[in-house]
Amino acid sequence: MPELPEVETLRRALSRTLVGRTITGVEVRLPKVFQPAPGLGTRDVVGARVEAVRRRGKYLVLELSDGLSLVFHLRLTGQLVLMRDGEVIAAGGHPVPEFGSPLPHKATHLIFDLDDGSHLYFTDIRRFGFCLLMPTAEVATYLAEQGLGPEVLSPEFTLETFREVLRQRRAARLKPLLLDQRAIAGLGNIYADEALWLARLHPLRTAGSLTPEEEARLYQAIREVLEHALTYGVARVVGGRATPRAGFPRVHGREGEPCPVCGGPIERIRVGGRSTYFCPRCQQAPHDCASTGADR
DNA sequence: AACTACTCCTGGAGGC
DNA sequence: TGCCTCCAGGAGTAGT
Repeated sequence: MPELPEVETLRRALSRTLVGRTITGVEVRLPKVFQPAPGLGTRDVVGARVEAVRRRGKYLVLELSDGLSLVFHLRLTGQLVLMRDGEVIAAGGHPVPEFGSPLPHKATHLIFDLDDGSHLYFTDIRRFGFCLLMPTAEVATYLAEQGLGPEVLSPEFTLETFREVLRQRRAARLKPLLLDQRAIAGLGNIYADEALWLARLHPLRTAGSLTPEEEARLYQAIREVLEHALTYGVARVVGGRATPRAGFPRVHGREGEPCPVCGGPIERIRVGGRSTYFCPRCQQAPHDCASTGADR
């Protein structure tokens, strides 16, 4: 569930702690996780210095000296932890295994040794995440090939940009649309639900059904939930169950609990194969929506 | 174009 | 206890 706020929080932490460090060793414990471009391998990483940590959507890029970059995607359960002498220096991503617990874990697939004696551990219980090694010059092309939509928290993501996305995908239901990284880059299941709740829009509404006022509300809500998570801490959701901190998340992972606004029970439905949490009172169902218990 | 189903994987929860 | 099924959900792909 690392989504934009989780990856961005991690990026900021690693920018402070990892930049300037030189990699002195690499251990690949699960080969499929480490994918070097043709002609490249772990030997090319040893001796390289970390020069910058960047993010695009949910991708995290460690830019190294020698013109190389490591491109990470944490997918569902990936995490990166920088540790020295058993102490966490920076950590982010999926919170299992718990940050601060001894590493390597049995699901630690990649270990980078640094010149100050610290280690960067890539751990991923479900093994969906990966780390690519490629020339820095090719990173932009690679990311472009992924077809990522506008970066939500960048100046390019204006209300007009968002309206253009909605126009191009008029028939799409809001929930799958928000999850589609080609439409907008960065949202995942948790923050998509949060944004729809905040905008008071039912997840099954279609993009083309929104009034201009609703479009603006959704645009604001998307930005707000992400900025809130970056400011006050990311949501903690494990196995679909939320552990709210400071009342966040408000609806995701909280089936049957009261809506923070109206007090009615939060419902869970499946949309596009994914659990979707919403308040049927605050988020009115579309008229053509066969009952989810949300109308009437 | 948009939908569903399946795939990659493991671990935790609940039923019996 | 132990075996079974279901569920978690980012993203790619195939088929309708």
